[in-house]
Amino acid sequence: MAGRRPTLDDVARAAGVHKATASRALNPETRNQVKSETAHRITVAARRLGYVPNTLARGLRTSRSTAVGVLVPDLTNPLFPPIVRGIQDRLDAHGYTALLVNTDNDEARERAQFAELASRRVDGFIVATARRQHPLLAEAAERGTALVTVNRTVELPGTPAVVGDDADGVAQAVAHLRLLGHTRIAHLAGPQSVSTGAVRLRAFLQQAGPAGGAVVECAGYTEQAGRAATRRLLDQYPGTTAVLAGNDLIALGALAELAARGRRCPRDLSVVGFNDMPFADRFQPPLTTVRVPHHEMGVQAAQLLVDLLTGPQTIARTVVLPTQLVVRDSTAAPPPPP
Amino acid sequence: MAGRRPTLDDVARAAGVHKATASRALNPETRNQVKSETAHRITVAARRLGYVPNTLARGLRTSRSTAVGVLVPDLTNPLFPPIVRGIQDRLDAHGYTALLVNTDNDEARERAQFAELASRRVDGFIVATARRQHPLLAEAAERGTALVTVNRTVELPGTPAVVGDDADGVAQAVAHLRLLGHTRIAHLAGPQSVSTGAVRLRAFLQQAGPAGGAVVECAGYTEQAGRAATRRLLDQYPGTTAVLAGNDLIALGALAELAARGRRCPRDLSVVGFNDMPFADRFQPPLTTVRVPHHEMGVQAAQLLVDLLTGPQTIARTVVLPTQLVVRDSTAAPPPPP
DNA sequence: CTGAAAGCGCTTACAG
DNA sequence: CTGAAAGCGCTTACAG
Repeated sequence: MAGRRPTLDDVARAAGVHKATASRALNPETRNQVKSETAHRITVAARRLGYVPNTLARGLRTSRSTAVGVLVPDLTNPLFPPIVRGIQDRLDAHGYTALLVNTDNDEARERAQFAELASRRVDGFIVATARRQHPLLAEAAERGTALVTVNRTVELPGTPAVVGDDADGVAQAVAHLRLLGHTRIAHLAGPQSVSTGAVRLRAFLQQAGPAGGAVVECAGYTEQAGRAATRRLLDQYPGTTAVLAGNDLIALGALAELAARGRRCPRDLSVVGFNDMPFADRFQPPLTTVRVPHHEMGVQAAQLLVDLLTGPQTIARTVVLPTQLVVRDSTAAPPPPP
Repeated sequence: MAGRRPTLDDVARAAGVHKATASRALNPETRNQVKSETAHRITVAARRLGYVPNTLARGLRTSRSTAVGVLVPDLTNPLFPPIVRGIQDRLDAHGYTALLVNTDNDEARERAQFAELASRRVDGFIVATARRQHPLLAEAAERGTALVTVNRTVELPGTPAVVGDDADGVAQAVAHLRLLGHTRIAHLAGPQSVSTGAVRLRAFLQQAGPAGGAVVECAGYTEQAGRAATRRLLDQYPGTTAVLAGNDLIALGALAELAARGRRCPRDLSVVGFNDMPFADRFQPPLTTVRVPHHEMGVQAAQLLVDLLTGPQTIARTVVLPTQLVVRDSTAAPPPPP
C-alpha cells in the first residue's frame, strides 16, 4: 500500500555505509561489531527514513519466523481468550508473535489450519485443541516440530504441557459438597476423548469412593450437551442432590434444565462448575466453581515453547498449576428428604 | 525444527522439471500455463515429499504477505472475540491470516504493536481500537496504508468502517423504557473520545428531547467505571427510574452499585445495556440490552479490507449494521412514586 | 571495524 | 509449454 517502504540498502546509502554494516548496526545483537559513531549515524538515518525492518526477509534468511501457531477450538468459547492473552503477553516479551486459528473441533479444519501455519513457517505450536489420541500432533512430533499443549494433554510421551491441577480441584469440590451434607453427588463428565474429561472423571470416581456416584458423560463441553446430560441424570438418578459439572458451560446447561423443570438451584440441587469462566460470578445464581488460572496457563505455555525454541537442550517439562474452589451461591445444604 | 523442509527445487527435481515450472504447476492461478500431464506429475511429487510452500518467501517476492493486522483493546473483553472470529472467518475464506494484537488502550503499546505488524508486512489493518482523534491512524492513512475500522469510527474522511446502527438501538431502548412508563431516564455515557460513546450520547439526547435526561459520563467501558458513574448518578439524580448504559459492562457496574445499596433491579431501577455480550441472558437479572451483530461486523470488516486490497479501485464504504433491542428481565415499570 | 558476495525460497518477465 | 535468470530484503561467514 505505502509507496515503497525504505529498505536496509536505502538506510545504508543515506548513512554512507554498506548494507551489511547497516544490518549490524540495527541489530542489537551485532551492534557492538560496528564503531559506535557509525552505528549512531545509521540509527539516525533509519529513523529519519522511517525504516521498518522486513521480518519476512529476515526470517527467510535465518529460517526463523519468530512466529508461533496457536490452535484453539473456538475463540468465542470464553475459556480461551484468557489463555490466548497469556500466550500473547509472554510471546510478545520474547519478540514472538502468535498466529491464532480456530479448529471448531473439526479434524479436517484443524489439518488445513495447521498446514496454513506451517506454510507461514511458524517456529512452533501451542495447542489448546489436544485430544488424548491425536494423529496430527503425533505426526508433527514425529517430524520434530516444537509443540506444547495447554489446558489439555496429548498422550505422546515427551510432549510438554501446561495444565491445571484438575484432580485437586475435583477433590476440593467434592469435599465442599460433602461438608454441606451431600451424599448423592453426581458428575456430569466432560468428553472422555479429552484429557480434562478423563482426569476429572477419574478424580471424581476416586473421591466418590467404592460406593460411587452417578456419572453421565456429556457429548461436549457445551451448554447444550450439559443440558441433555442433566436431563438423563435427573431422570435416572432422581435422588441426586448435588452435581459436579465437567466445566462451567455444562453447569450452565444443568441450570437451564433445572429451570425448565421448575426446580431451583441451589435449593433443589447444588451445582459446581469448573474453570471459573469470566462473569461466572454474575450468573443466576453466581456459580460455585473451580478456578483454573487460565491466563497464567497461557503465559507458562508460551514460556515453555520459547525455552524449547531458544534453549540449548531444554528438558520437556509438564507444568501443573494450582486450582482453587470458589464458593458462591449455586451450592447449599441438600433439601430435607421428602 | 523439522529436518529441512523440502523446497520447490526439491519438488522440481523429483518431477524432472525446472522449479519455475513447478511453481506454475502448484499455483492454481498459473496451473493452466503448464501441460496438464506435467502438472500432475509435479503435484504428485509435491504430495509425496510433503511439500509445504513457504509463504514468507512467496511474500518477499510478490510483496504481499496475505496477512492482516488486527488491533483490539483487549481480547479478554467479551465484546471482541465474536468480532475477531468474524474477521478470521472471512479472512480465511480469502486466503488471508489475521495477526491479532492487544493495545490495552495504551497509545505507546499500540504504536509498538503497530510497528511490529508493519515489520511483518501485513497488507492492511482492521482496527477495533479507533478513537475519534487518532494520530497513529491518521499517519497510516496518510502513507496510504489500507485500513478499516470496526465497531468504531475514526474521524478521518475516507476511512471505511463497519459499525452498528447505534442511534437506532438507542431509540429502541428509550422507546421501550417510555412504553413501560419511565419519564426520568438517565444515560451512563461511554467515553466521548470514542465514536460509540459520542454517537450513543447524541442519540440519547435527541430521544430525551428538549427536557433532557440526566447524563453521567463513564471514564471507560468497564464495570468499574460504570459503577463509579452510577454512584454519582444515584446521588445527584435520585429521582431516576431507568438507566441506559453505554454498554453491558457499564450496565454490570450499575447492577453492582445497586446491589451494594440494597436496591433492586428492575424493581427500583430499570437498566438497559448495549451490545448483548455473550451470556448477558444468564446474568442476574438477565439483561435487557441492544444487540449488535458483532460476528457479522467482523465478517464485513474483513470483506471490506479484502476488497480494498484486491479490488481495482474500490470505493471506501461505511457499512451500518442493524441493531435490535432484546428485552429481558432488567427492565420493568417504574416504582410508584413514594 | 567495514565491505563484497552468496544465498534463504520463491515468482515472473523474457526467451525459445 | 518449459527453462534460465534476476531479484524480493535481509544476514553472515569470509576477507581485508
